[in-house]
Amino acid sequence: MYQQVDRVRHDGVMSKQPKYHQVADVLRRDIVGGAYPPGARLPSESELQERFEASRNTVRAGLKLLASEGLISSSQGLGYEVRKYEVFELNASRFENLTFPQNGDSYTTDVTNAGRRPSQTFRVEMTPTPEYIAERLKVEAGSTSVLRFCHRFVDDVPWSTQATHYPEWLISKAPRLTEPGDIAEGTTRYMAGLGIEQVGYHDEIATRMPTPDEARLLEIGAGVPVLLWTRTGYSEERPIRCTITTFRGDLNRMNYEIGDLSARSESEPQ
Amino acid sequence: MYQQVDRVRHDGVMSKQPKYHQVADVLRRDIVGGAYPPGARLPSESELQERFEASRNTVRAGLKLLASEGLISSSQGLGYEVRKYEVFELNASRFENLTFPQNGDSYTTDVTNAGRRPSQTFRVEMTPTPEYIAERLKVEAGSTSVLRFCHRFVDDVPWSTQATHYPEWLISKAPRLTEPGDIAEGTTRYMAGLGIEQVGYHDEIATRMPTPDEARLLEIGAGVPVLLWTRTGYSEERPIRCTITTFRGDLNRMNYEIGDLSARSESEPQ
DNA sequence: CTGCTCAACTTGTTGGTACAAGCTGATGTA
DNA sequence: TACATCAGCTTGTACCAACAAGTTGAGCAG
Repeated sequence: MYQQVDRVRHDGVMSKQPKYHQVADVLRRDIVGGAYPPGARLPSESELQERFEASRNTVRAGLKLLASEGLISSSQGLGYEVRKYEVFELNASRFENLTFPQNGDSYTTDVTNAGRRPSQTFRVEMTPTPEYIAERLKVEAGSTSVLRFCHRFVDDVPWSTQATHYPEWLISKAPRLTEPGDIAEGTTRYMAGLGIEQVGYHDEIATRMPTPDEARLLEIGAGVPVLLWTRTGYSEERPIRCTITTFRGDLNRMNYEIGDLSARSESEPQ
Repeated sequence: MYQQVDRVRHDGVMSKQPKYHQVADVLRRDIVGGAYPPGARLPSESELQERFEASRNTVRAGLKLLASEGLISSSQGLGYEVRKYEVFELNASRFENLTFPQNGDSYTTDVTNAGRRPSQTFRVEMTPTPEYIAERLKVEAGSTSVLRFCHRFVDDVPWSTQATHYPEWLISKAPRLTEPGDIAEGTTRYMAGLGIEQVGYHDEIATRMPTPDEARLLEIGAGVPVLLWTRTGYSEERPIRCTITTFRGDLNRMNYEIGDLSARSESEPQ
C-alpha cells in the first residue's frame, strides 16, 4: 500500500515522492501554468481520484498541501477553486507629513482614492498594557493604557485590524483619547494641538500565520499569513503611541519611499 | 460517526466544533499557556488518542492544524515539538548612509554584531529580466539583466535569499557587475565611484506562503510564511537596481526608523 | 569496552468505509 | 407561474487497518 520506490508519476516518470505530493505538484504546475486561472474551479475529488488513480485520502492530502500554500481554497458543496489576489498598496512613509492622522483618515483617503468603499467598526477600551506594547511605550507591563481598536473593511471584505495603545500619562493631557467616538481631526492632529507632537516613528514589520482570532476577524482561510505592522510614535521626549496593525497578507503590500525618488515619480505620470 | 451536536468537549462542555478542532484548541491553549514551552515535546499521537478518545486520524488532523499555524513541527521518529522562535532584527532604513553596501557587507556586519556567524553562497548570471523586475527597472520584460544571487545563512541555518537585478545599460558603465566574484567594496560603493549614485530607494514589503523552491532553499516547514522585501534603487535619473530578498518569516523582523528618534535611542543605552 | 543488531517506539503514507452537510438544478405541486 | 422538495452532486468529519520509515536504547557479540 505504501511504497516510496518504483512509483510511477502521473506523467510516466519515476519518482520517490509520496503520491499525494505528486498530485500537488501536477496540479500546482497546471495552476501556475495557467491551465486553471485564478477563480477557476478545480476538478472534483472523485475526478482527481480517477485521474491520479489514488484514494480520496491521498487526493485530499495533495489538495490540502496546495491550500496550505495559499494557492487554492475550498468550500463545502462548491468544490476547490484557484485563489485570486488583489493587492492593495499601503504607503507607510510620508516624510512631508509626519503628523498625518492615523485613526481613520489615512485609511479612508487611500481606499477612496483607489475607487473602493471603506467601512470600519471602532471601539475604545481602558486595558492593562500587554508586555509587547509596554516595552515600546516604556511603561510598566500591566499598567493601564487607552486602546483604540479599529476593524477595517474594503468593499465589505475584512482588510485589517488596528490597535493603538496610548500610555496612561497621556490621558490627563489629552482626555479625548478615552472618548468612545472617532476624533474627527485625527488623534495625531488633536494631540499636536495640545503640544504633544509626533516627531518620529519606529516601524517594525513581521509576518506569521494568523491566530484563530485573527483568522476569524479577517476571514482568512488556510495558507494566508498576516502582515504585522507595529508603529511606535515618539515625541521629542518619549514614546506617545504604539499601533499594531494586522493585515491580510494576500491583500496588502507595504511601501516605503526613502531619499530622492524624483526619477520614479517623473516617469510615472499615471 | 460524524456528529456536530451533542458532542462533549475534553473539558466536559458541549460544543459544536468538530473534534479535531477541539483537539487543536486544547493543545493550543496548553502551548500558549506554557504547559508545553518552546522546544518541548508534545505527547505522542497514541497518547493523545487516549486523552481525547479520538482516532489517530482525528488527532493527526488537530496536530496538522497547529502545524499549519506555525505553532508546532513534527519529525518522523521524533514526535511533535513546540516551535521556538529567534527573531533577527533587520534595519532597513539608514538615512545617514544611502550608499551603504547591499551585497554582503550590511548583512555580514549586522550578523557579526549580533554575535552570530554569517556565511553565504554567491552566484552571478546574465538572465532575461522577469516581468516583475522589468516593471521596476523600467526596462523591457525579457531584456537581459545581471542577476547577482545570494543564499545566506546564520550559524548554518538558512536565513534568506537575495536576488539583485541590474539593467543591461548599466553593464557598459559598471562592467565589474558581471564578475562572478564578490565586489569587495560593495556594489553600491563601486557604482558610486563610477558616478552612478543611488540617491533614493523604494521598498515594498509583502508576505505569502513559500513556493516549494523557497521552502527547500530556506528549509521552511509547514506554517511558516516568507517575508518578501523588494528594494528598487534610483539614481537621480532612473532606476539602477532591483533587489528581492526572501526571508524566513519566523526568523526575521524588519525595522524602519523615520524622523527624529532621539527619545528612543537616548533611553536605550545598550 | 566497543560496536553492531534489532525491538520498540515514533510519525508518514495509503488504502478503505460511512455518514454529515452545503449547494444546485430538476421535479412536482399548488 | 411560483414555490417547496428532493435527488445528486460537492466537500467535511470520523473511524479503521496496514505498512513504511526515522529514531533510540537495550542487549548481544566481538
